[in-house]
Amino acid sequence: MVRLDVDFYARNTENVARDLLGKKLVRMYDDGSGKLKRLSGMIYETEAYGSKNDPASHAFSGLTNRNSVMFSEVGKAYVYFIYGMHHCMNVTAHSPKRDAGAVLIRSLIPVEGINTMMFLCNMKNKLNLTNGPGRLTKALDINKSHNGLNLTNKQSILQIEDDIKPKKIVSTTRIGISRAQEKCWRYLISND
DNA sequence: CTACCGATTATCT
DNA sequence: GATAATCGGTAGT
Repeated sequence: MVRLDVDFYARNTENVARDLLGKKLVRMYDDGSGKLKRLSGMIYETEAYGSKNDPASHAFSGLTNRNSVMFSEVGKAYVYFIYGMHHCMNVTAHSPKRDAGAVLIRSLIPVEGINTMMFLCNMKNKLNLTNGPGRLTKALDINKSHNGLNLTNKQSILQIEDDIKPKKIVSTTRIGISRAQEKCWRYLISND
C-alpha cells in the first residue's frame, strides 16, 4: 500500500475530493492490548470546501481559532465538533495558489477492524457504521485531539493509502449547508 | 419506507 | 444569543 504524499493534496480542492474516492482511510487504534490495530475503510463520499471562493466553507470569512488548520499545510486532518455531539473529519487540500481548503470525508465502506468499529459505535451489525461524517469519526474514534495531525507521516496514526480506482464517479450539491448551495462539490462512487 | 424533531455545545457575531 | 459540513428515535404513510 502506498501512502498519499503532500503532492497529492497540493492541488485544486475539488480534484483532491474527487480523487480521494476509492482510497483507504487508515486509523491505527490502541485498544489497550499494547498493539495498534488497523481500522480502515474505503472512502465512498467526499465534499470539497474552498476558501474566499466558497461561502459555505469555514474558511470563507478568514482565519479563526477553529479553522486555523485549514490555512496551514495540506495533507493534515481538520477535525471539528458540530451540533453539540458529532465530529467531522476533513483533509486539508488546496492548490498552492489558494490560502485554504479542505475535503470533508462523508462516508466510508468498512474494510479492516469492523468488530472494533461496531464496539466503538455500540452497534451489532455493520450497517450504517461509517456512512455519515458523524458516524465514521465515531467508528474510527477520531476526535479533536487529532486536529492538525499530519496524514502524510509514516508514523502518524491516521493515514490515507492508495487503493482502488472507482469505475464511475458522480457529483452533486453538498449536504447540510445554507450558503453556496448551487456548487456541485460533493463526490461519490456510483454503483452502476 | 419517508418525515419530522430533539439532543447538546463549541464557535462566532 | 444564534447557529451549525448531523444523527437517531419516533411517528406517520
